[in-house]
Amino acid sequence: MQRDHELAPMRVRFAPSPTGALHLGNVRTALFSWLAARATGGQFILRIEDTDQERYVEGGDLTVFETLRWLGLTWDEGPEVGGPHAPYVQSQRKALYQEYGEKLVASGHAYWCTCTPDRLEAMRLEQQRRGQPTRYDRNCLARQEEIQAHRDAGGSAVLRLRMPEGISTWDDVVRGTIEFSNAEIDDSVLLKSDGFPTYHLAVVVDDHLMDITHVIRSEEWIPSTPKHLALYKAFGWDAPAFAHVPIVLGPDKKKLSKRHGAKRLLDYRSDGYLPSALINAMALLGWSPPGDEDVLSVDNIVKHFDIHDVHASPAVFDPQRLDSINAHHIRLLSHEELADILGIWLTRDPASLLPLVPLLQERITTLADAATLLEPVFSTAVQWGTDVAFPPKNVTSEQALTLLDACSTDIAAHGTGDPTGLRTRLTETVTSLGLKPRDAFRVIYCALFGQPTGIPVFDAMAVLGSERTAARLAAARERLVPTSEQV
RNA sequence: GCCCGCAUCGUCUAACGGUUAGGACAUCACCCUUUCAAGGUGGAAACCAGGGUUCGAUUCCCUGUGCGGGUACCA
Repeated sequence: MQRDHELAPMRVRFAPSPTGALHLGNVRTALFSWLAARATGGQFILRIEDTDQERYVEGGDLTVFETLRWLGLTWDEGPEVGGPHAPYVQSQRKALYQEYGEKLVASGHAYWCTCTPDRLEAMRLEQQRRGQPTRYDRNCLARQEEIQAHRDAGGSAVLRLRMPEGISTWDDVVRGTIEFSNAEIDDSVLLKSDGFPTYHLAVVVDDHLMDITHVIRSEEWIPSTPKHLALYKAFGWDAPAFAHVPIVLGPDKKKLSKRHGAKRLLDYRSDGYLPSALINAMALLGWSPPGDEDVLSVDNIVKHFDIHDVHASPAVFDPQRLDSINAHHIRLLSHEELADILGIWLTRDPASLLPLVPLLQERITTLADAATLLEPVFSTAVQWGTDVAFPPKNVTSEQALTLLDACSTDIAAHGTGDPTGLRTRLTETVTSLGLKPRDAFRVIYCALFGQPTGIPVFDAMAVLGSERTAARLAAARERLVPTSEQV
């Protein structure tokens, strides 16, 4: 859909917990947030939600940074870049949450609880048995003075939200009106016994303090949104808009996750995918551009993106679609750009790669394919494939010999600098032999590459030079007329 | 168990009550072609079911079904 009006700048955030590598599911949500910010001229904020000490992963935040930066999803405020609301790491804001927790206690919107995990579990089991929703029974609500004494004496407790009665409702940006009966909603823990906040408290406090206008997050957060709404109200704050974007599914139709073997996003980099292709492919999961063209530059996506157009149903990620998009993005590159990228990829001088780029560009779907295609050219000796027929089908040994010799003779006379001329002259030989070009040229491919396919072979000869080409032709001849048979 | 969300070709999607239901990926055929690709042309392929509302439902409402998500001192 084409935007028919300019949207007000959105301040959005991506707030991962640094508990491991980001995968396509996480990053697609980050992408939608980033796009919403860029499309409206707003800000994209990165915040690290590391309030769970038990899931601390050394360097987890650095992986997040690297992933986002590789894709070009740069943040305007956040770790390593700073900003007016620093720090952007929740573990460094611990005191803040405690302060706001106390405010809720003072206003009667939260209370302390010392129930044991065992009691809570038994309570939930019983509720389930009775067909009731599982929620805290407020057993501790009447013991606040007692618990306060316990805390004053150095004892621990958790702080719970006192979920108000009534109905929670909001107009979700991607789904329209969603409504919950608060009677179904649990009195969630806000501060854990280790003094750290839970997501629910931290996200509300930070989103408010950081002036977030649109909370763009994945749909698994829908059921806890009433808690967040209750917190905004308890604090007397205006709630931001909520956009619950659909989750990304794996081939098993389950939410993409590490335990389901979701690939780390950075693995796509090492597999030879371009950032722009990943972005293009991810953007198409839940969003579609106007018109029929779906191979788009990042700029073009930014130009057309509107979070309001994201639709609600979950999407299965299709790796083949990514392949196709990646191949298209590679073909969109100039020869120089591709030579530079391949130079880094293959650790070779881009200038030396430049003449090969036109031969590669339409033949590769990932950068890794370039290494495979170039291997026969760069290797010192021809590596014959184990199951390669030589001479190839529909060609006799005599015909193959004639061709190889014609090729050798031509190169001796003209060198390898004129691929077109060489091909033209060799075609005459092919015709005189009564062969189909398709069959006949396989002989040459095999001789040069050790396999019947590859980059255009006469161009490859030009790169290889007369000497090496002649050597390969001679070696192939040996295969047709082995010395042992001549004895 | 309880709550919530979702539902168009195999997959990603378009459609904002009236269309031969469009496109892309994948797939099949043909063309082009020095191999392989790329490119071109064409084919096969979808509105979950049942009730309403309406002159008319893929589209709006309800129910069912299916799939998914949540139900923690994880996010």
